Amino acid sequence: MDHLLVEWVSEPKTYSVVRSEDIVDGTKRLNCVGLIGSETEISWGKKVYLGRVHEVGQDKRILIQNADKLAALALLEEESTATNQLTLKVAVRSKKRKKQHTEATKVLQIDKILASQNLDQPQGNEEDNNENNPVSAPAEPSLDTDIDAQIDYKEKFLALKIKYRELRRKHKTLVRSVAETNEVELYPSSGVTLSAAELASIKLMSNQPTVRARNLFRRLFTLDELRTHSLLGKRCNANRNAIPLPAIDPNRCNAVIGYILKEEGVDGLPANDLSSADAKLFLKKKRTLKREITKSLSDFLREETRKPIV
DNA sequence: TTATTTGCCACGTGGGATCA
DNA sequence: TGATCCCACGTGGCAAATAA
Repeated sequence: MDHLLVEWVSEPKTYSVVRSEDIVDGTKRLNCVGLIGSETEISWGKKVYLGRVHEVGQDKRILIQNADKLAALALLEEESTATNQLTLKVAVRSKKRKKQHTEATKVLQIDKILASQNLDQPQGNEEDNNENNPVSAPAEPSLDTDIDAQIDYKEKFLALKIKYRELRRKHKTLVRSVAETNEVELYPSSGVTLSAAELASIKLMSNQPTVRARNLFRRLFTLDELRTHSLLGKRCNANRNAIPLPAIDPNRCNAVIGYILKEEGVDGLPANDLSSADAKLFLKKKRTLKREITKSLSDFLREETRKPIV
């Protein structure tokens, strides 16, 4: 199966690796290489986004590595642009300063006189505004309403700036972690792997074990596999004449279930130091959770089968 | 704001498998 | 041998997301 390295049009410099079958237009899937450089609609999760195709290949790992490199480059570019803009700003400011210096001293002198005449006048906002507009603030006194609006925008701007820095730091950490541990085995000796970042994001967006199992199924199986298989391939008792659907790949299926059980701390056998009552409790919890997961996954496969083909 | 869709889950059914 | 568990399946409810 072909994979595509795409850059999201709505979020430039953000790269992902998608499957060829995620391309919305079925006719385009046949000639993925021809899509390089062009934009195409790609279904991502429940939504459809526009993505610019950068690369096409069979080996998903290589594409993921390339995506990481592109993302890291974009980050570097962004940082250097920010630095350039900052130096440019400083240069512009120094020019402005020279031009405005004479005028500013005059205004400051007037301001001092006014302040001495009206002691009740409130002092200027001592926020971190010297970074953004060091000269114009004293040079351009405005009406109270304008000041209020300015303060409001300033607060919003600062909050967004902090948020942006926070996100950038998180992004850097993620990029680093992905570079360090690209692929992880979902469950020991299962041979089922996926990228650490994907696993982390699935964990993040699934607050329940059953939901996590469903999301892992979405990631590990193709839409076709989900539609044409049942969980265990057994015959339906309620509808005995119906031809049973084949079982979905038990290796991947068991890896998902094993992973969830492990995450919930009921993987394997109860510890030797547990009392018989506790061991029973452990096994009961494990049985219940496993039943919940298989039931949810079984339901999930049927739901996928029932969905109309787009 | 309202209607529709989607994702998830609960409940019930019928029959096979397993256990005490 | 009866009780219990397991499984596939159908149906419908609920909440959140999305579209109109």
